[in-house]
Amino acid sequence: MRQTRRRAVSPRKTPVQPRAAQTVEAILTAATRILVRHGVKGFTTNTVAERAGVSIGSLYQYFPNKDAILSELMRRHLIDLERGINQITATALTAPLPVAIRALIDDNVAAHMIDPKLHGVLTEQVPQLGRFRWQEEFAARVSARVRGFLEARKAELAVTDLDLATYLLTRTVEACVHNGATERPGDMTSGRMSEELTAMIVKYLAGGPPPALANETARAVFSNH
Amino acid sequence: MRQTRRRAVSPRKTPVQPRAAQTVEAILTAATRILVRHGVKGFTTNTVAERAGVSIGSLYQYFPNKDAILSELMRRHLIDLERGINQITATALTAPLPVAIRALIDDNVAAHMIDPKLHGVLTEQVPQLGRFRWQEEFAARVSARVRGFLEARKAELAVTDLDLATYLLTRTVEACVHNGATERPGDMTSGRMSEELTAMIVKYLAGGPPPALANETARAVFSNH
Amino acid sequence: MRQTRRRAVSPRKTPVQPRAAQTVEAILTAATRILVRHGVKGFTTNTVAERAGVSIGSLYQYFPNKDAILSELMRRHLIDLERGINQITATALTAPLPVAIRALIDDNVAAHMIDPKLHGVLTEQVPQLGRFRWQEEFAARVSARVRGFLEARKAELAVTDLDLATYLLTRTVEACVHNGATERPGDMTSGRMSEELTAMIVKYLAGGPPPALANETARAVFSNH
Amino acid sequence: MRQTRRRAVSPRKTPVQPRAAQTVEAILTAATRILVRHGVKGFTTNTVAERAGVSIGSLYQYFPNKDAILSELMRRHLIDLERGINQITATALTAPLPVAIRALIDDNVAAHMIDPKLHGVLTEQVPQLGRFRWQEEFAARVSARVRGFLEARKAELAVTDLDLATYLLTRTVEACVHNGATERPGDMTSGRMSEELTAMIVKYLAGGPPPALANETARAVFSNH
DNA sequence: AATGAATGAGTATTCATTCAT
DNA sequence: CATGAATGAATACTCATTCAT
Repeated sequence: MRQTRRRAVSPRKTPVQPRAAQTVEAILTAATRILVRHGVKGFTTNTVAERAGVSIGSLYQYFPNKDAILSELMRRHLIDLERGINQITATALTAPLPVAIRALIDDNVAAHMIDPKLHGVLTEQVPQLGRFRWQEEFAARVSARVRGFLEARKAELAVTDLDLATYLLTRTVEACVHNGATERPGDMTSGRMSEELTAMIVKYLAGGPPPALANETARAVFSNH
Repeated sequence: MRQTRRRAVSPRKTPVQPRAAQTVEAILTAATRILVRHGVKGFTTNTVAERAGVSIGSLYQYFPNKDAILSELMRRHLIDLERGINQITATALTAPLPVAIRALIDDNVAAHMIDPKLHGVLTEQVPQLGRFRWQEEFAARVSARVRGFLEARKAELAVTDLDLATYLLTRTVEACVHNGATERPGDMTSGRMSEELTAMIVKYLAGGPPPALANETARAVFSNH
Repeated sequence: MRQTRRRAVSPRKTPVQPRAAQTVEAILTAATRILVRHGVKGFTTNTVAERAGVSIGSLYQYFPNKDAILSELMRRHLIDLERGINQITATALTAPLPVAIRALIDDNVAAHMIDPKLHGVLTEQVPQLGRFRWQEEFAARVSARVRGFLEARKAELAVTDLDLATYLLTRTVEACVHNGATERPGDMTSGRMSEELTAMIVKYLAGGPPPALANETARAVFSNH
Repeated sequence: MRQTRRRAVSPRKTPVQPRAAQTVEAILTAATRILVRHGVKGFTTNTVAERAGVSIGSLYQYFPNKDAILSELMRRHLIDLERGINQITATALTAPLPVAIRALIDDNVAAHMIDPKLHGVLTEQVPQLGRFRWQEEFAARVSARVRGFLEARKAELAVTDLDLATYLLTRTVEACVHNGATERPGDMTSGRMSEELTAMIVKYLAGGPPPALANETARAVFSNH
């Protein structure tokens, strides 16, 4: 069967021998290269095995199926991302808000500039629908971290709904930085992107009351839907 | 000829008889349903034809290949999106900034709530198959529209780099609204999402100077990379 | 990738295990049988695989596409043909001209009588699918061989234009023998075909001056076009 | 069914009205163009109909199936060829042998130079296996004609087996002229091909006794098979 | 453990032919 | 008679996965 309804995505066997670890590494390296160069379309188990210099049989010794390779790649990628966030939210508890936010964004920018292509493929092409639990768990943990940070600085903030603020903050930074990596590389490397994003976030979180806005008015003026 | 030259995505033949138009519509409807229910992975020409109650031959009479169906779906979807934006940026020239921004966001929210799943599949899964020119052109036109709007209101704005502001604005709104449609449906329907997003954007655009922030300090405090 | 670049016809993978070699042989044998019995029209990859008792996947493991099977069949066939010609043109350098020519023709006759149907299908039906380089190279090498032979015996020949003579010789023998295999099997096996063809060729090459012929007269007498 | 076991190849209906005749002509013209430009592979009923500016339904009104179009094309082509041969064999009864032979060959050359591509496609690609009866009948009639001519001139000939001589003559001329049309166009237009072919044929038919040749010797000297 | 040969359901696409309008 | 929409069997080829060696 080409498609199995339920499939394991965790590595089939944890390599204990060094040779086995090398094989796994070779497979993941090959997988990354293929993903970056040819996208998910060129990502086939046979191709990965061949490029890894490993037989297809060996590949299946360590990965129960194709998705497991992607899952592992994603897992490692997210770990890298998370490390920075954890470190910063811990350290930033005492830093001035703008500094803390800027640090968070800079970290995200830095992470995206390491291998923008891999990140792009992984987030745009891989999660076809069968999202891996790594992603959801990662998102949940990051949200919790950021929310915790905001909570700790609650006194300084103008926003009231911390949940929603966390959501806006994480989504906004991720979207702008992620897309900016390929669409505005200049602003990314120059720091302009970070600067502007920081400004927006900080104003939102700590700025004074928003200019009065007539919600009802808006609905009345425009009647598109 | 077995092999192929350039891949056309424009419809192969324009239906003249009403029966033919029905067939095309049936195909697109079936395509939408399958896309929404099973994602791109379940989207096969044979399945689409079957669900449309049409022979596979008929499908290929109107669409030169599989991608052409996706392309047409995308085209129609983007046309819907763009209509709202154009209308609002035209009308909003005289409205107070918060009202205008809120209208823009509300329109986006409304568009995303029509068929969030279709929108999701179309933007997340389809692009990997090779972006269609519709998308790029659409993005360019939307950016131009929004930028034009900002320019017209320049006097009221605190931001200086209109290009970057446009980028942040469009990306932020799209990301939050798009993801929010499935991740925070409550805040989407209640208007909280619009309200909060509007606050963030308006503060960013029109708010006072950002709280002083020591870029250099940030780099010194955190040393993740 | 769905689309294609250059169509390879060389075997995709060289079998190393004996089992694999058997598979390749089985495929080629089945291909030959189908070609002989049903012509190119009945020659489909699935049919070949089935008759070979091999899965369609295995077929594609060793042949990148359908044409590659035909190409390999052709290659082997031409190798057989060429072997005889090379041997004879080498040996025949000292034999009397009629003997040498007769040998060349007899060899061709023998080659065509092995599997006349396969030869027929291969030369009549296969080329239309796009000639393989084997064929052109083969024809060029054979021409060179024959021309070299004629050159070596130039003193005995009455013809002056060796190029044209080579052309007439090879085409004539090939045409008569090839068609004769199916249209005049009696004359082929009895040796009458060889005898007569030899007579014609030898008279042409070594015979005295051609009976005077009035080219202009011919044109004047007949006015068909 | 794509392939019908038994199929009629004669036109379904003889057009009596001028409009119908125009349609048939348009179809055949389009068929010829497509055949010449794209070979049998590009020759599809839909394409022919489209290029003929006729609906596919109309095409099937006059031709019961695809092969019927090819058959009709072939029939017309052979009629052209035969006309020349008949005329010459009739006139040539009294002309000197070399002149008669030369006329025959020149006629063949002329016929091949009219539309070498069409002739090539028709004879190489079309008769895939399902040969049309036109061809066999044509070949039989031409053979009879040529044989009759030889018989009438029997007194002048050195050959005894007129059947075999006819066979060699027709096959040789056809092969050399047909292939020469594309492979040696220079010799074809200059008349060199005709001249040389005539020399070969005339020597064969009317030349003195062939140089003694030891059939047995040849077999002894070369032992390829 | 490792290898790589074998598998076969699945997928996109073509094209001769029919038939309702 | 003409049209062209509809049909669907057929076909080349892919790729995740298994399993004998």
